[in-house]
Amino acid sequence: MRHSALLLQVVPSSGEPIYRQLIEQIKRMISSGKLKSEDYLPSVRQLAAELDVNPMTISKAYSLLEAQNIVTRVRGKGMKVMEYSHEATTEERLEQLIPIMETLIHQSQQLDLEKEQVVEWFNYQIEKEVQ
Amino acid sequence: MRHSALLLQVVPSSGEPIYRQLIEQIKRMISSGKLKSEDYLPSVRQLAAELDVNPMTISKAYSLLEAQNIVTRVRGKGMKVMEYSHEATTEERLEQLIPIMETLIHQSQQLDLEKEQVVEWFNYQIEKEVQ
DNA sequence: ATTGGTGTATTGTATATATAATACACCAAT
DNA sequence: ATTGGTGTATTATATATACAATACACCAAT
Repeated sequence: MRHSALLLQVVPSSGEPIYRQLIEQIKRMISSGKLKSEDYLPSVRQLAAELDVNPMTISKAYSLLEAQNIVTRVRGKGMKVMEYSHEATTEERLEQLIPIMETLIHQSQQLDLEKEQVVEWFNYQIEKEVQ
Repeated sequence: MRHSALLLQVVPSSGEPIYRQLIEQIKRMISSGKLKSEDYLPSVRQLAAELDVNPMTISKAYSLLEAQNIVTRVRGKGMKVMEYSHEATTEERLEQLIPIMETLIHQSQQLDLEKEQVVEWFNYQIEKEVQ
């Protein structure tokens, strides 16, 4: 076992296609350095087993990452994170959170919640779940 | 024009099916009281035009809301919010934000961001966008 | 009773997603 | 050279989603 996919998770019922969930998550882990240049992604079969997903669905995600020049296929070895794939700055990583934050804000408005309450609640949730 | 659908928006490219996006948003607006009992939803054709979506997609969302006893079909009038459909307490509405907050937290971990930074950034975003 | 507004049924088409079961080409390691 | 690991191609099936174009049943308002 070369790699644990701890941070990769998939919600099949979410509406968002599995292969797209995977692509986005892997991109995030690369821009943070959790997946470094020269690292290998988990193998297709291993990840398929861990996530209980069809191997071809994993392969599709990997192929699309390769098409975006984010990973390279190394015959006999697996998918390797590209050498020049850059870690993003803190600011760049924060900016990647903007879309989901906008969705969260929009939901809060529909629920007619005060922004102070929402921020406090989010602070509570993140304190509870992290560390 | 009976009703403006200002708070309803749809992202066709998001992967999440349009009819599901609508259902979730309408549920939120009901539990907050932004849509009250006896209110009518925007008409199928009007909302389809506003959101540039096929009318049958709107109708599908409405039918499923009816199947969940959240709205009733009033012949010749439209879809009416059920009488006993309850507004939720502040706490209940905050709890509805948990799933998206968990996704946000998960993304933050993949991006290897400090929770303090994320909370601060979220506070900035919500201050910027609300009011 | 007519008009114009509801939501809905129907039929057809196109596309995307996911799975299943095989089989293959390729290379590392031994 | 064999073994066992890569990713991938193929074919088939099932399901879900969205759109298009009509037509219909029903009711409010006049």
